[in-house]
Amino acid sequence: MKQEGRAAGTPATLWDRTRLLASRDVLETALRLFTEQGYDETTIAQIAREAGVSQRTLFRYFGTKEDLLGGNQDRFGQVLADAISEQHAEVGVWEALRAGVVAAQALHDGPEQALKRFRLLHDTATLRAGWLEKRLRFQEDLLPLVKARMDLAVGSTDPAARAVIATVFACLDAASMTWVDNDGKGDLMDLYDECLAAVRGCPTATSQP
Amino acid sequence: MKQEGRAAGTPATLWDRTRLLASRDVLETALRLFTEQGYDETTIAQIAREAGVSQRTLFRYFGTKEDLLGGNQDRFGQVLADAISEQHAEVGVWEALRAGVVAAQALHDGPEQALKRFRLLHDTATLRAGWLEKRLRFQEDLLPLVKARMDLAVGSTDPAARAVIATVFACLDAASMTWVDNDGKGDLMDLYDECLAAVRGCPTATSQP
DNA sequence: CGCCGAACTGGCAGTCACTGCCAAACCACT
DNA sequence: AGTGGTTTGGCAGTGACTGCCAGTTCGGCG
Repeated sequence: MKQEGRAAGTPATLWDRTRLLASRDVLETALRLFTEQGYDETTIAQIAREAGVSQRTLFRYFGTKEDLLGGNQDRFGQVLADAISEQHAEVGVWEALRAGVVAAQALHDGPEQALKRFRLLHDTATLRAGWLEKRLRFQEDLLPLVKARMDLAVGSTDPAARAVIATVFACLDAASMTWVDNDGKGDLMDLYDECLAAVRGCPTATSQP
Repeated sequence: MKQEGRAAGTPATLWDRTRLLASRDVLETALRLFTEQGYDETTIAQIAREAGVSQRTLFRYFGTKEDLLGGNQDRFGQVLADAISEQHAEVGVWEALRAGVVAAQALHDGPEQALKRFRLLHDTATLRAGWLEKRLRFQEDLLPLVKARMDLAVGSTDPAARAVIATVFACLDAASMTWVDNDGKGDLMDLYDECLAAVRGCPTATSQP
């Protein structure tokens, strides 16, 4: 009796449904404990206990303690890449990348959760490291896309494409740091634009001899 | 821990001399094993055994497995900051930062060792993460220095300073990646200049033949 | 020269994230 | 029910890292 007729998005079997439910529970418990007592001070054993699963199962759901933070971190890279490749060919690199950033930013449930997660990310050394590492992989994935848009051969050794991508992430970094420092005041993309202007734009604010 | 001021430069007590000798041994053994069999495949126990010290002592010398890679990684940040603050006030931010990068680059024993270390760094996920994390701390340390040079209040929430610093590191990153991909061919600073030019468009006085 | 206090070293046990293995529980389909 | 494939939980083990407690070594002092 597989009642498959329902909406395409719903999970197929009951098994997967419980699975999803349990994983959501774990995720919520983890985020709660992390914010309550800090990331490093929270052990896997505690999360497993409070979420009602065994440690072993928890590790089967999420391979890593870091993965307990944001389940959609991997989607970040995917959305980014998709949004960029959807841009028309005439659109410049910087604009295309900006569009990608906007799209990826829309993944957050809301500014509340985003700020909470950002703060955790910025305050915990190990989390920061993990995030940066993941980001580096996204950058590598973006490389062919950007190269194509810059009229560079894919096998080219030109560092320009890498530089552009890295700079975009750098500005996003600077923007989000400032955003967190300001307790989430203002729009993140405005800060991003400001950062990019400071780096490439007309030397108004930056004293350039 | 207590640095006696005896003869400036010469090793103070015999104790510290043996200490230095031993730590150099450990460092060499570690780098050798890392390059021979990979970072993750090398255990602390093995390094300690082959270097002739106990694990406990090894951890007292270097607090972390990562610290066994480049003993002078911490000096990187120091040298960078020093070189920047030594620049004349009229020197622009970008130039000052470039000078810092040049100074920091001189820390490497030679292009051979540098390439070896870079390759290890780029190929090992955990090392990459750690390095990025450390770099982020350097960036934070540089913030007041750069803000001052950009005529920004130290307490200002302007993201421009952060953006500039992050971009410099991003370009250094892109340059070193390309450098490694090219097996160390060419000059790293040339690549850096190329990266910065690609990002900022206007080639300022940074190109120095 | 011998001794004492201070710093260093080594070993042991323990914590924590994470993995492999195996038996028990589970759900789906017949 | 029964069977087969999947999932789960517990257990032991690995590897980085820390605290603790002796044992050793160095430096200076009488």
